[in-house]
Amino acid sequence: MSCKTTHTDELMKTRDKILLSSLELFNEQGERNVTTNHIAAHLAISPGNLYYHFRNKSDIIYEIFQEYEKLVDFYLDIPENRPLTLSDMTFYLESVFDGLWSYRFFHRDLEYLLDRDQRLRNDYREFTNRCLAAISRIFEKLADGGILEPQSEILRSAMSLNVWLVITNWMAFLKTAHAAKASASLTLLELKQGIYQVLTLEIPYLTQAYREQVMELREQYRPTMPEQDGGCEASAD
Amino acid sequence: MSCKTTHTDELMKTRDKILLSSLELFNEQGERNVTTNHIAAHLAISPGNLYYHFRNKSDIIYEIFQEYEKLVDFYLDIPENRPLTLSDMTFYLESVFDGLWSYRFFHRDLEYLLDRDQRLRNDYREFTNRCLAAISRIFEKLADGGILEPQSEILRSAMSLNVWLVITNWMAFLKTAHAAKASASLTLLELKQGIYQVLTLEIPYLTQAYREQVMELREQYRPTMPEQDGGCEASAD
DNA sequence: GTATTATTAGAGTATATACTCTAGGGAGTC
DNA sequence: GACTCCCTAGAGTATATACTCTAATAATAC
Repeated sequence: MSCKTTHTDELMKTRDKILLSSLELFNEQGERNVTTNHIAAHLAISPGNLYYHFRNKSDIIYEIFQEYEKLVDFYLDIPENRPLTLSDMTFYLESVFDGLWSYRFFHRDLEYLLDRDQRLRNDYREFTNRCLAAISRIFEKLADGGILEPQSEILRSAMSLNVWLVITNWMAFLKTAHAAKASASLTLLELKQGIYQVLTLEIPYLTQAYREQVMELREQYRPTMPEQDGGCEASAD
Repeated sequence: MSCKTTHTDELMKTRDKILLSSLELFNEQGERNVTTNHIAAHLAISPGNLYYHFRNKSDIIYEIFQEYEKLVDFYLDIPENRPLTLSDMTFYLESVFDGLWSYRFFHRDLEYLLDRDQRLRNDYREFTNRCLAAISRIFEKLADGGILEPQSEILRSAMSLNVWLVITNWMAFLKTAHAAKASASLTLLELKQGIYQVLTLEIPYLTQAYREQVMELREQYRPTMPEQDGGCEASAD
């Protein structure tokens, strides 16, 4: 849990090594480009060994998803008994993008994965609903905390959905629209510039009292120059 | 089975039939699930014939993308000499979602496709930039038309990006979070509920004069109950 | 007519992928 | 030693996929 190194450890059980390596390879190369044979080779174990621990590739993905789910659910546990502060909001934003980063392969091939695994489809649907509800509650509690103007439930609901869409699509945007090179070179720091975009959504609803503070916070996530990539470039419309 | 007549015509050239059938199959089943052999079989031609007309699968996809690009560029041609009206705005929104629908396979497997075809990656990057610029110009001209409050360029830019993220991710949201079934049953009508989400972004910036009108317009796109399998919807062109 | 070119069929291929099967090693227990 | 249980190796397989090759046919030019 606290071990943040993505390297597999000699002390780990093979089963856990498989999960860890799979996640690592999926994130780096995309699920589509990583076969079970690749995973086994990466760990220097035999395919037979891998299939001793997992019935198939879908099962590996499903378990990884469950970790992801657990992580985000943990982050998005909203306290019921008190309003939210600015640092709560920052925590939620940072955490969500951390989670997105750690399991970034997942949203990339989402539709295909859900088409192939009904369990995953159902679980993911409920996961999304929980996330949307959590975002909505966050808005509500931020209003309680005097940071946002109160909104009608229906507006909050539409807003939450927009926040979700921005969050879950931000990485794809970076990888497709930004770099001229392949998608490997993305960093967590760039990813977190998505927070700038999310806060942009909130601007009109900020209370006078907090507007300036939030705008300053937002500024910290402001995207730097788009093309740092030294490669071939011809921007400037 | 098919409500919209995407059927290939006997009079068409084989090359065009391949493009049309490919698009149809990609949209229905996803690019990943459609092989060149499938395409050939669907058209009742030989693989050799298909490869006589296209060097490889990437070339087919690239040409389809260019059609998509052309279509959207055509729709998003913003008049320079006059402010925009509400019906302009409606047209842009409807058109963009129409385009998204017609080439809906594209955004689904975007990252993989761009990883495999450098031309596509470059073209798509520029395409995105043109779209973002167009959205920004639309906001600007809507302000000229007294519909939106004027915004700073930097805010407009961030707003445009959010609009883009919502638009391009809306379909994935529907397909992954909505239906319990596989993703085939999506309709254009459901897709256009994304307009509701886009208009939600604009709410705070509407002028007093137009607020009510836009809110009414928005209401027309209000999502109905989540699970409504209305079969195939006729597209009101 | 003949020559040339454009198109097509269809069998075939190299490679990859997810997964299976069998044999056996190592550790503990009796 | 023998038995059991967990784990592992590694060869192997059925299927799929993108793509090729050759030869034949249709279209066009001369």
